[in-house]
Amino acid sequence: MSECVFQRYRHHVLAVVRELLPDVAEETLARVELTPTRDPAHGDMATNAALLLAKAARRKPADIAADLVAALQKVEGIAAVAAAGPGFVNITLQPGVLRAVLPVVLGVGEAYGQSQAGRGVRVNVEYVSANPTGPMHVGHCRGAVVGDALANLMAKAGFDVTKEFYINDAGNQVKALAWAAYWRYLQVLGTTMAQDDFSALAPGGLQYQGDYLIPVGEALAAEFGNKLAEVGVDGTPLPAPDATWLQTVRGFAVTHMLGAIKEDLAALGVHHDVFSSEADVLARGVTDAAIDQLAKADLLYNGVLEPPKGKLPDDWEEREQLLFRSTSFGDDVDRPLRKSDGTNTYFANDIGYHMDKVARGAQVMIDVWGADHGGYVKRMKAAVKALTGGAVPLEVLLCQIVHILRDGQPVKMSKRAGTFVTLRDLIDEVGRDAVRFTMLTRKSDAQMEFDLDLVVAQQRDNPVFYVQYAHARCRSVLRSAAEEGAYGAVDNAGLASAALDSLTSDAEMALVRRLAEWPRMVEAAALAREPHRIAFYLAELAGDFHALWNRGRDDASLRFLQTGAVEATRARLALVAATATVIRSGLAVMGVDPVEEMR
RNA sequence: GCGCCCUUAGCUCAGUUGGAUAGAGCAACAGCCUUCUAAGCUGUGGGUCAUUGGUUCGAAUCCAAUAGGGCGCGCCA
Repeated sequence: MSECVFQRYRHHVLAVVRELLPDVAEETLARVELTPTRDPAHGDMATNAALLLAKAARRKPADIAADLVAALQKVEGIAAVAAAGPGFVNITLQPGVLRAVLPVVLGVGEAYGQSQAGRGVRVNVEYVSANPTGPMHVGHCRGAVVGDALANLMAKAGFDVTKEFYINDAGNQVKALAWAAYWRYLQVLGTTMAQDDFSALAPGGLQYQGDYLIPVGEALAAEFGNKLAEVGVDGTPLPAPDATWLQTVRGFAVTHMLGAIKEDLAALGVHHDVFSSEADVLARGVTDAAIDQLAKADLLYNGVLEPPKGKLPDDWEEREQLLFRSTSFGDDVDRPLRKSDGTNTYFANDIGYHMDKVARGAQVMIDVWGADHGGYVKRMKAAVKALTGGAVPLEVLLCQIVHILRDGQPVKMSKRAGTFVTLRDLIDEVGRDAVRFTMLTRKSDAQMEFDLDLVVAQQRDNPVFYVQYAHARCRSVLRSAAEEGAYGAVDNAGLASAALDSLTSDAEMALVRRLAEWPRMVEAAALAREPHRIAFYLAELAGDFHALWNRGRDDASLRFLQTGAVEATRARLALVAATATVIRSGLAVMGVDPVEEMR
């Protein structure tokens, strides 16, 4: 039996419908919903069945609704049924059915809401995938949080989730990183060479001039001494031919940068299961195999592309190149797979990488990207569709830009001005939990304003605080009850057996209803790939709890702890403990730690 | 020029995949609170869901066009 009351009663509704209308197609039945009502006056739940079936049955919705009402009245646990509006059927449950959610929550704990809806389908969620050329900056933050929460959410909804990070360690960027690290190495060795002279040697000039590469230069010197350099006539270290050091330094620098990124991710509470290397995928021949497969399917050709409209690149020249027919799969133009120097484009390697994910067993791939990669979505989906025939869908979640505000004014990201640019700075300023929660308070395809003052404010309108405060209040009540020692066992196991008949007020039942919605919320959010819904659910749950708490302000008899009334108090404590449990369950999906008390 | 995303109350945003009278917080207004549970509480007002057309029993939600904002547009990743 499902722990989700909506799912249970949906089955009741379907059983009644099948009896009433035996000929209705299964796919029509699949669209029958049983949803919480928005207005409590409409009962606890409502179904659209009559509206949905009217056409198939060639009857008026109101007639079907009337039949449903008559049949549903006999179902166990239903206190009242009524047809309403254009053909809805509203159901009011016996209070005991709703209250029964409390022992369920207390019994399974934070696992409450765990669903089998995903049926163990293997989902690969790839997120962050920052270039290993430096520490993470705030631009990476939203994707990291959204991807991590989405992966947690889908795991809770019953998918078999792999969290993956793609390391772009095969392109020109990491070559430039190697040159920059090599320059720091030469400096550590005491070179007298001028930076401009070195910059002239490096392809594309000297990039990545931040201080963060100094430790890498020092580590290179500690490990290799002066073996990677040449010694000039005056004994000063000079650059050696890059063939003698580039590969070594590149691997060394990438390892260091990846270590820094992993530290940043750990500070954010993000942990990936798999780190995949672009260079490794390439070396194993996966990319070549994918390109071969495209060639055999006659999806590659040599051709010349039109120049892009709008701004023309300065160095534009017509050139024939190897193109993939992505237009056959919904893209706007065909896309190149080879650069002029004969090496693969990033796109070509990314095709290989996605095929590697498929080879490792992914049945659904979800990539979390920044908005600046929006123009890349169609071609990647086209390639995956061409190679898997649609058997393994690729979904892309784009995270729009985050604007950081202080005092309502945009914060300019500038190293020179001393305003922060790194993810670590952001975490240090407002804290990991505030960063994670706040990043989930908007749907990811909308731009977001991140107000540094608001996210740490202890006010009603800060959902981070509001939710944490609700949990702290729950814990505070339970601590007080334990200290008084007059209410028996007040842990979850002890409270699971509490008699609950005394929970009857609107505020109490509203909270019970909200707790009953949690499993449904998990499934809906996971199927929609919308982890932000969890944040909003928790804010509403916290609101219900605070409302209940506030009743006790004016009327002492409505407080949770009632000296002398052990039975009634235990019922209320069960409600409080269940609320705390669901808040923890939700925060766990978001990767936020619950607090025991506010300070 | 083309593609993708966004536009909901004065402000910041939700809206359970097409359902009933479109919601929450802030701000505004009215009242309460000298802390046994006020890092506040109760209530009120506030809307052409950017605009126009379409799809149907029903549209903020789906489709098309228009306006405004954002992101992007061979050989970067």
